[in-house]
Amino acid sequence: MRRPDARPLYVQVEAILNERIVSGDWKSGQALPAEPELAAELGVSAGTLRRALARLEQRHLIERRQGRGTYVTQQTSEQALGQFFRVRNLAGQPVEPDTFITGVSTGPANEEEAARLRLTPGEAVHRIERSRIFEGEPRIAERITLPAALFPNLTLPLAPAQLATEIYVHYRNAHGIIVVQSEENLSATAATEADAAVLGCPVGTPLLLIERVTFDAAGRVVELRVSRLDTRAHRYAVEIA
Amino acid sequence: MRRPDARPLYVQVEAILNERIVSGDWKSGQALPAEPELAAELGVSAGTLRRALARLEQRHLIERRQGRGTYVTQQTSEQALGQFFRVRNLAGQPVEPDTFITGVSTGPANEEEAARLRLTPGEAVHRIERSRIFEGEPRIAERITLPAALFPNLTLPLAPAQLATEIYVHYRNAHGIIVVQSEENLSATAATEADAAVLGCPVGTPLLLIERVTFDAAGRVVELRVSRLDTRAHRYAVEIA
DNA sequence: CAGTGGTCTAGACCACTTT
DNA sequence: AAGTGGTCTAGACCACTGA
Repeated sequence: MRRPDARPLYVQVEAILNERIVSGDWKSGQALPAEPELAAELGVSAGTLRRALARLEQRHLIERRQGRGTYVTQQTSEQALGQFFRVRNLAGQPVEPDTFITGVSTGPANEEEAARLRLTPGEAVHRIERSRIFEGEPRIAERITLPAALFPNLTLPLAPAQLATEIYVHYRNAHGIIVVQSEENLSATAATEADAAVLGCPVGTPLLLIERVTFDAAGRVVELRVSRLDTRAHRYAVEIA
Repeated sequence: MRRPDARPLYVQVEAILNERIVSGDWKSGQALPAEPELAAELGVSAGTLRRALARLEQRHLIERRQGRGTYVTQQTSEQALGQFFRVRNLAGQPVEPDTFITGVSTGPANEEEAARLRLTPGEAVHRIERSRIFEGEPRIAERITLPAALFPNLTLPLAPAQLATEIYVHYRNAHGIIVVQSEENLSATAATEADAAVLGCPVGTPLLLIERVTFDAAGRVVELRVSRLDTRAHRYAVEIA
């Protein structure tokens, strides 16, 4: 098994299991076969299988519990919130956002969008405009850009209610896209008139500008998100380990 | 060995090796004993030792190279730069900062500093004011606050030249403090007159405000750093995995 | 070539969960 | 009690480095 593929066996096994999850072979929340069974099926030792499973767990694709079993991670609101939503109030506590869709449209990608999403310019994208409310006050104005090819049935149903909660949960449930990683560029900017109208702040208020590109378990670029966060009463938390 | 300490053996071994590095038993850049020798000395199997070493490597406390050996990580400028310095230019490339010390003082910690550094209010701290220059332009104004108890010989030599480069390298070389983790709160703020003077920007320019608390390998709070980044030509990069 | 870390295996035993 | 994942061991073999 090792000759044609130079990668270590445990990496190959990880890739096989990753593929089974991504392809929907094993569904969200479903239990994987027990370790001895899986190891036998794949023709590797228990140790090698466990090493592959440990890597999948580190990427949050599976969850393992002693005595219970191994399960494909359910992309619940809480899980996505804890992993990707980093806004805290001034006491350092996570906040629970309410979300309102302010606009949805479809059109050709501009240069910036095409570059970030790795599309050819002009390819179709969906755009979602949202505002997010913390503790009664609108604090985030953002635009989400999605490759239309990955979200074929997004425009027609057009269900703002579904998009209002954590959108990564919707991606997973409705489109089978499992979000695992993001890259962000942060900067500061002054609120435009449009920002001021949405956020209820004076024009020129300093805002935290978050430009996020998100990847799924198959390595595809899934989303470009540009958020403007009013930091008068909130902070953006980052850990470096 | 397992009874009195409920943690797994490999965690206990990790703690022992961590302690040897922190205490200066093994110095920066020095090679650890070979695996079979270390395993025998500690009375554990090779597999358990390797698991502990893998965790130390993940925390960047050691570096392992096949055929060469295992070495205590040298906190070089490049290493600290890659791990903790996240400023990029608009092309996404890391920049190399020049640094100028604009002030050093010692005094009692105020409430904010004491809370962040886990000191009792009034305990002595050192304060360093710096500006950092990218591509000829001053882009960061920052104040660093250090517990004086951890940096006893900082004030008397007062060597701006040493503090001008990556300061984490200096911490390690001069004070034996190995930096491994940071927590940050990000927000946006308007440049004050003082900021404008240092950064050469108009008063009111939106700045990225970074409040960072840093921990060392022994789990101590080592530094509070408040940075103001002019993001007109630079970005702050964050990865979520 | 000797010495190092990296991979892979087989098996014993432990700890937890559920029935 | 049965079934699951978690720990620990011993040993064979591979891959890389430097003298």
